[in-house]
Amino acid sequence: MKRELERLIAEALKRLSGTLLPEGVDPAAVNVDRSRDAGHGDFASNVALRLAKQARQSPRQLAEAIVAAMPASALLARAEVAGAGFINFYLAPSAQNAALRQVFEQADRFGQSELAGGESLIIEFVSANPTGPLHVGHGRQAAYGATLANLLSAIGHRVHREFYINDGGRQMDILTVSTWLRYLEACGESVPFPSNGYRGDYVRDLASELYQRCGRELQRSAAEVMAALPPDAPAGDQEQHIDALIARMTLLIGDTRRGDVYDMALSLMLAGMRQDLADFGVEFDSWASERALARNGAVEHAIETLQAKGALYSKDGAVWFRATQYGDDEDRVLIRSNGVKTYFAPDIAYHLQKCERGFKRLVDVLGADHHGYVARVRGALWAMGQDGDALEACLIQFVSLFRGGEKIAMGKREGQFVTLRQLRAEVGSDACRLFYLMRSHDQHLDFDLELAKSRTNENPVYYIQYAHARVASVLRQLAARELQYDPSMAFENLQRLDSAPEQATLRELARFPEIILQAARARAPHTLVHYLRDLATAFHTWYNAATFIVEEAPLRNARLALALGVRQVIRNGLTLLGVSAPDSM
RNA sequence: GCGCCCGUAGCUCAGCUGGAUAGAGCACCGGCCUUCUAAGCCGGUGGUCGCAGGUUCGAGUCCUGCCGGGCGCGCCA
Repeated sequence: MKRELERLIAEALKRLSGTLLPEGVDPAAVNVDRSRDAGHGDFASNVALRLAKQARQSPRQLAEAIVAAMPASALLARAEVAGAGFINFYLAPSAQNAALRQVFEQADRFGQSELAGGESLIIEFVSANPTGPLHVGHGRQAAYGATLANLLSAIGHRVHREFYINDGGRQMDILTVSTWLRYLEACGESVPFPSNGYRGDYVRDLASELYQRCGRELQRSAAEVMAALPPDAPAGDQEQHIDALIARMTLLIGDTRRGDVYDMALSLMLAGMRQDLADFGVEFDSWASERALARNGAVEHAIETLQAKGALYSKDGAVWFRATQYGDDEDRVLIRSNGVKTYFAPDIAYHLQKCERGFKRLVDVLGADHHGYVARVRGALWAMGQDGDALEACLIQFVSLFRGGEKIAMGKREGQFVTLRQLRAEVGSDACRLFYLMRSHDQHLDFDLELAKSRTNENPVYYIQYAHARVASVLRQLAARELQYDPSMAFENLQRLDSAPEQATLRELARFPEIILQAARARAPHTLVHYLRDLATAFHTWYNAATFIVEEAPLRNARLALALGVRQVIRNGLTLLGVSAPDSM
């Protein structure tokens, strides 16, 4: 529709070119948008305001000329000049109804398009360390990533969803030793727990699982474990202390057994996360392992590639990446002087692999605290001969939990955090997802548990679902009165939908495909939430103003068609958001 | 100190590539259930868009500088 109007204007400009207008005006000046309020028609263009200077005419004069030069169109009831020189377009009723016809033709696919042309895209999201359960912050990233993936797919990207498992680093060693120490406690040994260890209850669960599997086979005396260890904080260095504990664990039970504990802890943590995400309606196409990148040579391959391109150098015994030559602020260490690679190395390898796997666009959904990391990975991609601009980071701001106006404190190492599982258990998946997605991702999110839980009119979640349920209810009433919806009669009588609330509802329906496009391109799922609320408002207003099941069959069927269209679009929208669309509430 | 995000109604937030009188929800006040679900609808109160400059026909939106809040700046991950 928008394109058609733009075409009409472009045609008019071509006709005026050489007389009123200079030759070769910039086609980018042609711009049609939906009017913000109905008083300004359905669509509006500011083209005359933009070109007035070039044309040496007043905007209004130019607008009049453009309207006069525009070819006739069946879509258009009229076009008029208003305000400072806007051209307002009023659609013909048939064009207004076209969207409703489309809703039924395309049904579940209404709103989708092929505008991205099948461009392959990988979206990485959540990617939480498997050293603790998913918490409310991960929940936001999960909801955002899953919905963005749905939106990108809806505009025609080939989308691959991936979870990157940070299972290669030292933090997994700390989880392993934490598990073993809790296991020793369960065996009756009295060992002090390191200040740096993971203190959450889930570690005790891992330990008891370990006990189930191994009995006392891995038990060592507290004296053996603690003998001559460097002191823990506050007296000593907590890092040195825990490193020594990790080494001691390996010494006492052997590398193989330590690896078994590691594998058990990892697989249980992953299983828990997988379950949490599945329960939250979040699915991945694949799970990529950091550890595997080191084992299968991908990390070496990346480093060699950088080396071959001359992007590495040695300084102070460490190997550095010349990040400053590729847009970053500082050069970055890749291999420390002790020979251990930084976390940056596998990350580079991982992103290189994404490119080599053939993805044309790499979307990373990250916590806002990772913003500094984007420039260096992009720089590394450039350095390795890849398209660095293919990498795009969506930074998700933090979540603060409130309970009735009171902020809930969270600290991960201390084990005091609200998990995604707890949150879902308390407020339910639908409310969770909608609350997570209601706000722009670059806005801090205040998540009020009491509000999300409330089943009253204070809660925005049910507003949209209620519109859907109301349509279902109307259909039940229809059946109860032994009437049937007649689509062909409905479509012959769509012109009967002429009241203000009906026209408003039709306009909202027609916006849906544009909203999806906009939400996907701006990486802004919250746009869709706001749209659905607007659509629900239009519907509720209409519902209260009119009775659908009237005696007169043509009018009744026309109204039912519109109501069914609303139901379809709400369902499509909620599906993209991962929220259910109930038939009764 | 440097970088990223934010500052809009009492509260929580929208405002699409600058466009017409700045919007919504909640809260507050007043109406609407003998008729399809009142988890709803209608009306009202409420704003110098953090401050100061600049760009232009036009700035909440773009630029510069301040002020305030969050996050990040390691041979940690």
